Amino acid sequence: MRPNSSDDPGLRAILGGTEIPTAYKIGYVLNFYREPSFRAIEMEFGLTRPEIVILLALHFREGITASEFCEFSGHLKAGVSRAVIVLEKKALIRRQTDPRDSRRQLLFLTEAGRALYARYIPVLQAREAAMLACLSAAERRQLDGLLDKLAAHVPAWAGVSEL
Amino acid sequence: MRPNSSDDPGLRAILGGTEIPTAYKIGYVLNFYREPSFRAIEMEFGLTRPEIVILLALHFREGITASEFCEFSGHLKAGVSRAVIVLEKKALIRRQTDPRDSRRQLLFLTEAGRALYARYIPVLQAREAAMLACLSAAERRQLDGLLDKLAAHVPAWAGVSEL
DNA sequence: TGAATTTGGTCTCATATTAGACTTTTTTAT
DNA sequence: ATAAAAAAGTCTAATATGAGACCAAATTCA
Repeated sequence: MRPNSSDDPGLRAILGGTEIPTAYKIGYVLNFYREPSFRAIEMEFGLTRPEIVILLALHFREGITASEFCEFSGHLKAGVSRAVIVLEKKALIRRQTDPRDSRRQLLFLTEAGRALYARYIPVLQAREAAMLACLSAAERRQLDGLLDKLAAHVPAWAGVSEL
Repeated sequence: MRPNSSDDPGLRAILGGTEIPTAYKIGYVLNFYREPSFRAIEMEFGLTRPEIVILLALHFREGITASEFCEFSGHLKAGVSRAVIVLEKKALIRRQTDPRDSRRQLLFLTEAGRALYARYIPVLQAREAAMLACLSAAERRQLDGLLDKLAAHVPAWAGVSEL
């Protein structure tokens, strides 16, 4: 039988017998991954959380608009708007009004933005590696497969307001 | 071959080719689980995020202190202190100075606290079920097993400041 | 002992985040 | 065409949060 949270007393003290075991555990692990890394980046580079995430997103999807970013990231548009204004002031991104719809502003990284990203991404990578170090290669593949499935399914329930 | 995020163009647009794929996906899924639920609970019950989480933790581990909660939850002590004060004012928890160390305050749910918890936990449960609906029973067991392993391993890296 | 350090918890001030109102542009319906 | 509705983004005022100073109780160790 595979050990799980109900076997190990130390772990049980942390994870306990919540009524949302999976969500709780995901939250627990992610918190310890994300909070310290983000705090360090905030401090060292003077960025806010949405700023960090926007740079991250632009790195693989340049030319998106603020509201597209809101949609797939779940961030609130006020926060994103502020972050975008600040990022432009800092010359880390460039805004270009969409010629086909002048309400929309397409967002692009500048060279400085790309350079800043390159300075903080290694921290996040190292911490991800540390988080996953306890899993074998096969287990990581398994985990990634499950996460892909969960991620693909998000649109089916994320917006359902009764939940 | 199992489909994954690099195959589906729609998903790729969301998850992209980040350099922290696992962490990014966990964050993506968890965001959509947690943010809307917590926002709803905040609004409906007039609780703040740390207040919600403290009630959740006390439900399976009564008698812990604020700093123990900080340790295993990763929350900051200032926020927890504030939340504890407010929760006591609202008569949702009770504080009892530890007779063996009068700096420490043991925290307990009151009946009202238990009742409030009982009103909001179903929302979180329903949303967790929706999130996991795309996985088979076997896959959920797999996921929980991997999460238990990750959670058990957290103490090994969470505090390492070089990361 | 008793001085120095550590620990649990609170407080303060500066900053970040929220909900929701508002402006402008585009789309839809008539 | 034109009025109504929707959408993108910004702004504002209230609230929440974060880093770190602070106090009091407990522990260490000379």
